[in-house]
Amino acid sequence: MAIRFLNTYTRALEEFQPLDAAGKQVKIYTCGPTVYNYAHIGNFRAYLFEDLLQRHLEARGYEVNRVMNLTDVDDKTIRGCRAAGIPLTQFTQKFKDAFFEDLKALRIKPATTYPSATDPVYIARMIAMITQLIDNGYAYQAEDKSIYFRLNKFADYGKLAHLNLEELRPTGRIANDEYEKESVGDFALWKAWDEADGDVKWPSPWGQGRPGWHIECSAMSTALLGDEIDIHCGGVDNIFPHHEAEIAQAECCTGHKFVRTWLHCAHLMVEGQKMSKSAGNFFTLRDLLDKGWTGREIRYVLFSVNYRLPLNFTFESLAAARSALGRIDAWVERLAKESAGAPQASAHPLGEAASRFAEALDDDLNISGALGVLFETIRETNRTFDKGELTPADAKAILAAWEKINTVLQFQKDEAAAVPQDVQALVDARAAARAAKNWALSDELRAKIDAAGWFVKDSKDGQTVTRK
RNA sequence: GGCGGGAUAGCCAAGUGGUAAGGCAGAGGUCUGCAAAACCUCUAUUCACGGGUUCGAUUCCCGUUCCCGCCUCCA
Repeated sequence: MAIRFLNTYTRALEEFQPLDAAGKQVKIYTCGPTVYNYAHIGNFRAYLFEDLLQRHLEARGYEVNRVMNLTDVDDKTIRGCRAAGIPLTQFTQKFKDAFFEDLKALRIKPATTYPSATDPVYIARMIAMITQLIDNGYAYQAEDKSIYFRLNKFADYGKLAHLNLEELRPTGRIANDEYEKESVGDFALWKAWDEADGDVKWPSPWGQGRPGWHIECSAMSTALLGDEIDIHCGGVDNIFPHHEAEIAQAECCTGHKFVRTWLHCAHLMVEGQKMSKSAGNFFTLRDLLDKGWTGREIRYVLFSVNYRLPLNFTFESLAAARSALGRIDAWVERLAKESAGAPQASAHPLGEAASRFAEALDDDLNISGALGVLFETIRETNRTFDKGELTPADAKAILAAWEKINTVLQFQKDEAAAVPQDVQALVDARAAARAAKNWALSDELRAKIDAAGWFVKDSKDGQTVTRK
C-alpha cells in the first residue's frame, strides 16, 4: 500500500510520490534549532517526528536526503553572545555541540547535512537571492536601509496557512517602528546593521547587515536539495509566517513550485499547560536526564503520539514509557534466548508483525496503530510460548520482525554494561549460598550487590544482574 | 472577527456504517525460600450533548456546548 500524508498546503490526505523519476530518492528539508540555548523537549518533539518520517521512508526502501539548518545568527543569538561577552561563533558553537549530543541521546538519526546560516557559502547565496528578488521587483530597500519582501507582488502568500491577508486582525505584535515598509506585512530579507548588533555584520550591496531569518531556509534548501523538494517539515508555529515567507522567496527566485508536501507537527503541552518558563514547566532534554529519565524513555513519550495531535507531556507518561519499554525488553530477551541455536527462521504468522507495523505507519505515520500491532504481537508471542507452541525457529522469525520494527522505533535496550569483577564475585558467592539453601547469606549478598549499584533477580535459570 | 484542530474508560490513545485496538494504572491468578521481575486473565452496553439519514452511527449530515492552536520572525 502506498504511503499517505496529510499535506498542510492542500489539507488533504495525499499519496506520496517522490519527485525522483526512479522513485527512490526523497528530498526533505527540516527547520532546525536556533542555537542560542539548549533545545527543549517541545523542539525535540518536532525532531522526533522528523526522525520517524525519515526512518519509515527508509524502511520502505527510499533513500532520504535530509537537510536541517542551524540558525546561528538572529536577535537571540546576538543578544546571547553580547551578554556573554564572547564572539557569536563561540557562543553558538557551544549550543550546536549540545544539540548534537541531545540528538544522540534521543537516538535521532542525523540528517545528511546541517548547514549553518553564517556559513559564507550561504551568506553569499542569500545575498544573491535577495539581489535577484530586488532586480525582479519582489523586494526593495526601505528608509532604514533594510531590504524587505514586497508582499503584494506575490499573490500566493497566505495559501499555506489558509489565511486571507485582507482579513488579518492586528494583534499588536507588529513593531510600530517599521513604518518605513510599504506594507505592514512585508518581511525583512536583509537587516541593516544597528548598534545592538555589535560586531555581527556582513558586507552586502546594501551596506553592512545580516540576513533576515526566512531567507536562510530558502537559500539552503535550494542550494542543497534543488529548486523543488519532496517534503518540508516543521512545527505548526512555523506555518505562518516562516514557511509562507520561504515559499514566497524561493518561488519568486526559481519561478516554480518550492515544496510538494508540507508536514507540520502540533505543539507539546506539559502537564496540560503550554510550556513556559514562567509556569515552571519548561524542560530541556538535559533537565529530564538530570532527573534520571533516559533518552530512550523520553524518546518513547515524544514518539508515541501522532504528530498532528497536541502531545501532553507528563511525568506520568514518562513512568508509563518506562513500564512499556520494560515489557518490550523482556519480550526481546525471551525471543533471543528461545531462538538461540535455531538455524533459520520459520514462516510463523507472528513474524508478519513487521509488515503490519509498516502498513500502519503508511497511513500518515499512524504510530498508535503501529504500536498496537507491536504490543498485540508481544502478548500473542507470550501466550503461544506459555502453551509451548513456539519453536526456536518461530522465535527467530519474530525476533527478525522486531529488529525490522526497531530500525524505525529505536526502542531496543542498550547493551547491558559488563558486570564488574567484584560484583560478579558476590553474585557467584550468592549462587553457592543459594545452592546450599543458605537464605540468610543469600539475602545478605543481595544487599551488598544492591549497595554496589546492581540489581539481582532470581529465576529458575539462576540470577540475572542488571545495573540499577 | 477570520482560519484550523479536537472532545473515546482513572490517565494516554487507535479505529470503523454492523456493534469499541493498544499502552499505563488497578484487580485477580501463575511462578517464587523471601523479594523483585516476568507472564496470563479481567476492567467502556459505550465513544461531549440534541436532532436527522439508515435495517443499523461512536463512525455520515445539521445544530449546540466546551477545549486548544494560528492570525507577521515561538518546533
